Order: sequence, then C-alpha cells, then structure tokens
Amino acid sequence: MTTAPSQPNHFIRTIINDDLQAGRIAGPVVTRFPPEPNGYLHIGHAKSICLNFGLAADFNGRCHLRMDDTNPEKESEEYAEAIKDAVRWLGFDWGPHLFYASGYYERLYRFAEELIEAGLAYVDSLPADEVRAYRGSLTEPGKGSPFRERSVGENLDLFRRMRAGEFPDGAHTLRARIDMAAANLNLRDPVLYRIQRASHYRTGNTWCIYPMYDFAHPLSDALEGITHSICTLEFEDHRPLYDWFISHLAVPSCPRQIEFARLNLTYTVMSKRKLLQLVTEGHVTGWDDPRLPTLAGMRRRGFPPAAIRTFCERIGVGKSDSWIDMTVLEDCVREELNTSAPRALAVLNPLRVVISNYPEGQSETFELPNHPGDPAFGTRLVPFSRVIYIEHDDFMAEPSKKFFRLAPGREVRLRGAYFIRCDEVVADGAGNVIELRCSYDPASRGGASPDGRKVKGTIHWVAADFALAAEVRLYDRLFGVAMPGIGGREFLDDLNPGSATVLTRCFLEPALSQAVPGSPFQFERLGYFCVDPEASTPGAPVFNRTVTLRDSWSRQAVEEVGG
RNA sequence: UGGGGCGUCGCCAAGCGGUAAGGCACCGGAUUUUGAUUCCGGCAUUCCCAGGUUCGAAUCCUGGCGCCCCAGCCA
Repeated sequence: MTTAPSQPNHFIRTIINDDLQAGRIAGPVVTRFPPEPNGYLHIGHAKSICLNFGLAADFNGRCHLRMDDTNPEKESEEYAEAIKDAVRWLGFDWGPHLFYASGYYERLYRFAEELIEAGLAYVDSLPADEVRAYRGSLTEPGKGSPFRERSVGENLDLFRRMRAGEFPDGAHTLRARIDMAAANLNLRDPVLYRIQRASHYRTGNTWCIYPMYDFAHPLSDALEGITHSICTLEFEDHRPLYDWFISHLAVPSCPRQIEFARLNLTYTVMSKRKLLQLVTEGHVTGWDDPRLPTLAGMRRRGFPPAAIRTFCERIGVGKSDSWIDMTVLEDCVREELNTSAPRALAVLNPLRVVISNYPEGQSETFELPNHPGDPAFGTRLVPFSRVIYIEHDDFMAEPSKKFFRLAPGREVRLRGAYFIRCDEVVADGAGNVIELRCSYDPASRGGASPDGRKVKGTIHWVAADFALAAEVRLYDRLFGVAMPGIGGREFLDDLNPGSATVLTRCFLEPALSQAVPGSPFQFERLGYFCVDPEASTPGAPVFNRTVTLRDSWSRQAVEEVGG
C-alpha cells in the first residue's frame, strides 16, 4: 500500500518503506517541519520543507508545521508569520496541522513530573558554571551533582515551586538522571527545564520555566503522532536521548528520528546568526533583501517557487557534508523562467544610435512575439523611430575576432525591426563613444532577410522617444557574496560591497510599464528581471535582476578582463 | 587519548557481490531574428588508501588515512 516514489530514491524513503513493510507504523506516515520562529526561513529550510512535505505526499500521509518555540527570548510573532508565508509561497499546505511546542507546555510539564516521580529527574541547584564543570569533558567522565540524590518528594516540591515562580532565574534546573559518565555528553544528565523570566510571544507571562529542546522535541513529536522525525546531522548525538524520553514516558506514539545533511550553498551565507547580523547591522535592507538566500529575499528577487522545489529534488538527500554549487540553483531558476517568463526589450547601459536614413518625425510599430518558443504568450506592440538606444556592450570600435555584433562598417539585426549598418562613430573629447550613426535597410522590415544575406548578430534596442525610464538593480552573482564558501567570523569581509548597483539611466520598452511586480521577464540577452514589489513606486519601476542567462560571450569577456 | 557520523568525476548523486546511472560545471559540433533555448557528442578501466575473501568487490572482512559534529540553563 505504499505509494511508488515519484522522486529519486534516497535513504530516508528506503527507511520509511521498510517501516511500512515491516508493519512498524500503524497509521499514515506523519512528518513535520519544525522551525524555531527566531528568524526568516532560507534556502536551507527549503530543503527540509520539500523533504518533509514531499515525503508525506509521496506516502499519502501528512506533514505538520510546528513552531519549535521553547526559547521566548529569541522568538516572535513576526517570525512565526513570516515562516508561514514562506512555506505557503513555496507551495506547501499544512492544512489544519499547525502546532506550537508552546501549545504543549502544560502536557510537557506533566511529563516532567512523571519523570520526577519515577526517579528519573531531579532538581539541580548548581549554578551554570558548576554544571559545566561537573559535566566533565570529551575525554573525562562527569561527576554527579551534590543535588542528584534528592528525594522524589523534595524534587516534586522544588519543581512545583520553580513553576510557581518562587526562585530567581538560574537558581535551579530540572535535569534527567541518566549517566554522568556517558561517553555521549548529551546523556550526562541533560537539563530539561530552566527558570527564565521572559515573556513568550504566545504564552505571555504564564510560565517562568521553559522546557529545553531535547525534552520538548521528542515529546511534541509523540504527542502529534509523528512517525518520522527528520532533522539535521548535528542531532545524531541527541538520538539516544530522544529515544530515552520516548521509552521512559507514557507517550501516545513512538516517533523515530532520522538525520540528513543540511544544505550548504556556495557564494552565500546561511547561518541564522550571520543573517541576523546582516539585518540588524543594516548591511541589507531587511530579511527580504533580494541579495539574501532567505525565501522572502528570493521571492522578491523573482525566483519562482517551482525552481526552488526542483532544486531541492535535484540535490538529493544524504548524510555526507556537502557544498552545492550555486550554479545548480541558478540552472533551476533559468530552466523554470525560460519557459514561464515573457521576453521584453530593455537597454541597461544605453548607447544612442541615430538611424540617419530613417525620416525624422516618423515612427512605426512592430508586433513582437512575447516568447520565441510558445505562441500562447501572444504578442505586443513595440514602437520604433529614428533615434534608438542599444546596449553599449553590443558595439565595439575595434572588434575582436570572436565579436559579431555591431562595429564600424558592420551590419546587425535590431531584433524584430531592421538591419542596420554602422556608418559613423561619434566620440567625446576623451575618446569615449557616445553615439553611432547608422543606416537601415527598409527591405529588412521585421528583421527579415529578403535577399538571404546573413547578419551575425541580433541585438536588442529601445526607441528613445518612447522609452520607459526605470531603475534596475544588478546584483553580483547571487546574494552579493564574493567568496565560494563563507565560513569564518570575518564573513563580512567577504561580502561584495558593490553588489547592489542602482543604475538610473536604463530604458525599457513602453509595454513594461504594465509589468506586474514579482513576475519575471527576460530582457533578452541581459537575463531575467522582475519589478521589485517592495521598492517600486508607481510609474517608476525598479527591476531586480533575478538571474543572468548562460552567456558564453559574457563569460569570455570576464575571462579576458581577468575577473 | 572519548563518543557519533561521513568518504563514488571540479560540485552534488545513483549503486547494496556481477563488471561505474543522472544532474550541475566544463569542452566540442548542429540548428537559431536572444552568443539564450533546443539538439547531438565528449567528460571516473575506476569508486580515500593498503591488504584480504571471492570465478568476480565501489559493494564483504581487516588495518590505516582524511573530513564533519558534540563539553548552551540555544535549537
């Protein structure tokens, strides 16, 4: 009765299949995505979201969204809402299964008392630094706290008074009594509850003791009937503890923890600490800054959610630490956008071109297809007149052998319009090319070649009199990070300070004034762009570059310059 | 010197005793009114290393080596 996987196999799918076949789970497969609402979700979370929701869908089960909110100091409603937005945007639906660890506080408290009554937990009154000292080290065993042998009655009394707020923060903790000599540090009497007078964004001040992750997580899973609790590799050492709680308490179900390798992406930074720092220190405009690998940022930048889902499938699921190359993500974005984004004409770095044999005051309109491979995209009207702008890079005064666009004496096609030949180059006093005088061939209307003559290049253009002025923000590669792997504390040094460049004088074809914020266009060879939904004011759109095209000429140019 | 993991092409990743899938990247070449797309073709005699078992090993055994995680009253 297991569903045939629609996606490539990976070890977690195999485990679930085995569990199903061995009859180890009674009901449907239940997974969960359990973020802590202490920041915005990023592409790394997307891997976990796609994994958990994807597995649930494949096995006809369900996936819960659970806010893992057991540390009031770092969490907020804003973050919880942003998380829900991001998951929805990615394309997943948790239905009625939205939960909060904070919603289990009372039940978790009862579980704690249950442990105390079984002699499996005690109130420790050692200060934090003493607890650390008593814990021992990686190679030396720890030793028991002097409070480890308190009676059940005393522990119960103390714990209840902890809850009642009779003690100051840090005065006591509740600890599991397991094994202070365990080779696995997590088993050396882990702290279950701490006293913390902090207002929780959901429970306010009703609690002054809060459960720790190790205690709250497995029990929350069990309470929800989670069958497979999927988390990242760093929790492998916690699994024995996870299982300890499940086996020592009267829980309604027995979830199983499975670990997988978290996503690392080159050219960007994904630790929450660093992202938080970028935001709070003002290095970026917010959590949704298009340079960030946050889902909110990628959304604003114009990444289609489907591309991110494809990416998550493509990278696979394993247990070895890995760094996925940014090009994999970029390719997924291009693959999606190539079929979904309409084409448009735009000039980012304009060079004025006067078509000297085109009558002054005359203009005409061309009907251009919106997509070269899909008629369903329809057509649009694009005006043409005597003065146009072309991309500065599409002209070379002294062309190299492999350059086949415009140059003195050469002919190129203006996409969808005419063939033009460069007759004259106008330069300023410093020798900079500031204008071109060209002549057009009326017979080539629409870009056709009635006599069959070939032109090597087709370039984009915008009629000066009709152009829409706009700002375009170009980002260096993705997310504005210069180094392939950002690791150290000095990661800010690796950020590319010039990565967000606002170009003012760029010209777009007039139809782009209707562009819908957030939906990407392909500006021909320049890449994919979309109107920034946050930064735009009516009539003056700001476009963000979503991703560039694969462009061998640009790559070559970069290599020649030595970039 | 403790415990837990991981090591298959530049980056991911299948494979689970029968003689190395696929994707990204890269390199050709064809078509092209985007140097895009599309399309063909190339790209690991070898799977961290060394022994061993076997007719046969990336897959089993033994021993090394390398990398990652763990000493929060964070998650």
